[in-house]
Amino acid sequence: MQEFQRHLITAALPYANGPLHIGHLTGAYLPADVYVRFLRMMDKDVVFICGSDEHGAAITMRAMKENLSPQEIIDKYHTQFKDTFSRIGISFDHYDRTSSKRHHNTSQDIFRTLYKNGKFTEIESNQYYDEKFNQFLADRYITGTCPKCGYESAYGDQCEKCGSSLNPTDLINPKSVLSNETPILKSTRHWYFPLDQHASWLSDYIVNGKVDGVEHHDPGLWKNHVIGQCKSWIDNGLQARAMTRDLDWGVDVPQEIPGSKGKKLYVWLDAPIGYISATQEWAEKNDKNWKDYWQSSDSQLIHFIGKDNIVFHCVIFPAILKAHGDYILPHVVPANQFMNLEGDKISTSRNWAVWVHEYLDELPGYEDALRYYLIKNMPEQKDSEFTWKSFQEAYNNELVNNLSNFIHRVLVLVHKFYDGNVPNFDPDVPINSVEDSDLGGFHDSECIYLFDQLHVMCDSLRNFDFRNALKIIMDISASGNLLLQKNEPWKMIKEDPDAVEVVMNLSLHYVTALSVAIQPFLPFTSDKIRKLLNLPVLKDGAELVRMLDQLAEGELLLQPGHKLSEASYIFTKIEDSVIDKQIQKLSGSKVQTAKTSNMNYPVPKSEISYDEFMKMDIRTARILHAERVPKADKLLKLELDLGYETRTVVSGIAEHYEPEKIIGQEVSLLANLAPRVIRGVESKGMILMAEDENGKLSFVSPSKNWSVGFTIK
RNA sequence: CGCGGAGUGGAGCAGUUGGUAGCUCGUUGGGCUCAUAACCCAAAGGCCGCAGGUUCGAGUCCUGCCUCCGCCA
Repeated sequence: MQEFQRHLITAALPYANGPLHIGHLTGAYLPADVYVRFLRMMDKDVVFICGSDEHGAAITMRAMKENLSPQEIIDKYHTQFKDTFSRIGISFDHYDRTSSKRHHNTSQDIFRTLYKNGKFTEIESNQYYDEKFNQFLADRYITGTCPKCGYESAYGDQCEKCGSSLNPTDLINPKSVLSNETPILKSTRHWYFPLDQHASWLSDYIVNGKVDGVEHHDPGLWKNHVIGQCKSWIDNGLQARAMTRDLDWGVDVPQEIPGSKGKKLYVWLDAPIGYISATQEWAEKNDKNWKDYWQSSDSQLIHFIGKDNIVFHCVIFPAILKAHGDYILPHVVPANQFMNLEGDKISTSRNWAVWVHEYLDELPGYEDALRYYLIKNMPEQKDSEFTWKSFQEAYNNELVNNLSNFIHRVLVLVHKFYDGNVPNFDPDVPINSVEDSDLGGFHDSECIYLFDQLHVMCDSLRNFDFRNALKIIMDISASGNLLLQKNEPWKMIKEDPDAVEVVMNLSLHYVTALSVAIQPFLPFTSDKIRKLLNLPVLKDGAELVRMLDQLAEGELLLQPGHKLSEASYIFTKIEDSVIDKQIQKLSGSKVQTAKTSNMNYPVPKSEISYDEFMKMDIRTARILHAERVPKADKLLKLELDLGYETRTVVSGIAEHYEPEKIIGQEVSLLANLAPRVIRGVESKGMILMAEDENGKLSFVSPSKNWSVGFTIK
């Protein structure tokens, strides 16, 4: 197999219509991050790319639901994603977004090239159109009765009751989600990518790992379920797929192409191109050439994704890249399966998830605990399960009792025996080996054992077997405990101090090796151990490969006489109360979801911190003057008395209150909301209103004659 | 309906080309005391989804069925 000069690693672009949950992390971002950190520590040239996927019908739908603009939605989630990823230690070299100018240009360029080279076919077809909203309807925007099972709320693409896949035209009595009217069929032209013409080489690519008869990658490295799914797709006959849509939120089809007006690129086309545009952005900022990574045959391309994305990354996107002609193809797509939560599948809409940003807020300092559990339980070959109880057990037993405790006892003993200095030792003095072999039992042979373990870990990582690689780490820690147990330095210090020196020096080598080897998995922990050892923290350089060389050469990792820091714990246990609270929170969300489905309550918003709440400056105020805003049915322009100032606020309450009847009304005002010009009037703040299920509004105010300008909290 | 993946001791999982079922956690008994009741040793516990078949021999291959997950946005 060829040795690659560069590695381009991507993680699935998260879709900007909801927060990140543990399933996202364990499915794509953690494996990618571990792999990338590993490559960096093996001194490889690697770039780790990701970004927010910000186009498509689901975003506009979400925007409507939340009464925001699509831009506001994507800004909100893009910011949140970036922050969450950085807090949990996902080490992207560049995190971009598909709404960027560059991305629009790049995806248009690619579309243009494909178009010019005749890679598309133009096809006219009838699609449902909402006359009231003047737009074609995405499949998800159409509901109706399922022709197979009679379920009345089936979507245009699928019936969620019986699971059958549908075309929008299959639905009986179709309705537009937008207007609730019956849509009409209207003819529209789109550009299709004739996937069927690519079936033959795709099959060779997936099954044999060959492209144009030349070996491209080792199919043995691919997971069964990935190859299986692709194969079934190809074998069942590929269909031409529309690469454009009638939408108003997305990348425009290049306007010089006839008939492009109103057409957007299909999200699934523009999203993976996001990998390319993000790499370009990164390259420009870091003085690199992006083509080295995307268009050079000695570069390796790996996509980390969840199983829902397999076909797109392994079949459609490669076909598009190949049709374009300039790009390399993915060398491996280590897709993971799904993670369930407490027995049920994770669901954003049902709020059945552990949201990463909430976890970080509620369990600060436990970043690596989550990383550990999610890697340990990664759905590498089949679906896996997250339960809070087993999270607590795994963390307390394995990280606290085993790893943290091992490191602590080594440091305590070294402080006790040698005042915190790394002991020198006689290499010819034998000790009890951690292995059951007759060999070993000397310092250097024990280090070779360590080397062997790390070697297995590296092999596991290269095979995307992250669970096993992490287990090796824990095995090393357990061996460390065994080393102490078998040699009992606390006893032997009197009888055989020379042997104790060997044991303690060796134990410190275990700790040092762990500080390096654990870095890809638990970067925060690595830093902590390095500090305990009084060694510099790792910089994602070539530290692992250097250490392996040292061990192989029989060099010491720590110099005798080196002074260690004071012993302290790197982990503290998670108490039952913390876990119970999380479990309660989950069951609460289940109850709420059940209620909302019957009663039509607004969807519960995600939890916020006290600090976030305190950012809001809510004050009492009194309406001094009110008048209608011209040409606006809903708006009133209000003058408010805040005691220390008078300000103008525009409020959408004209359908509920007559202006002259609300003079003197006490209200609550969100006073530090960013000012906004509405119908030519600058509104500085927002009046708080209660709203019931029919959209009726009511003032929220303090008791009569309450003084104005004071805070509400 | 179709296709792909999965169904292994209480829980979570390994099981390469078919040859007496392994690991982690939990449970039980013992040891140790440097350490966050941590650490070490040992034991109990499985008709490997169900039913057939191929084979001297199948968790491992074939057929049928059942259940779970995903795909056709």
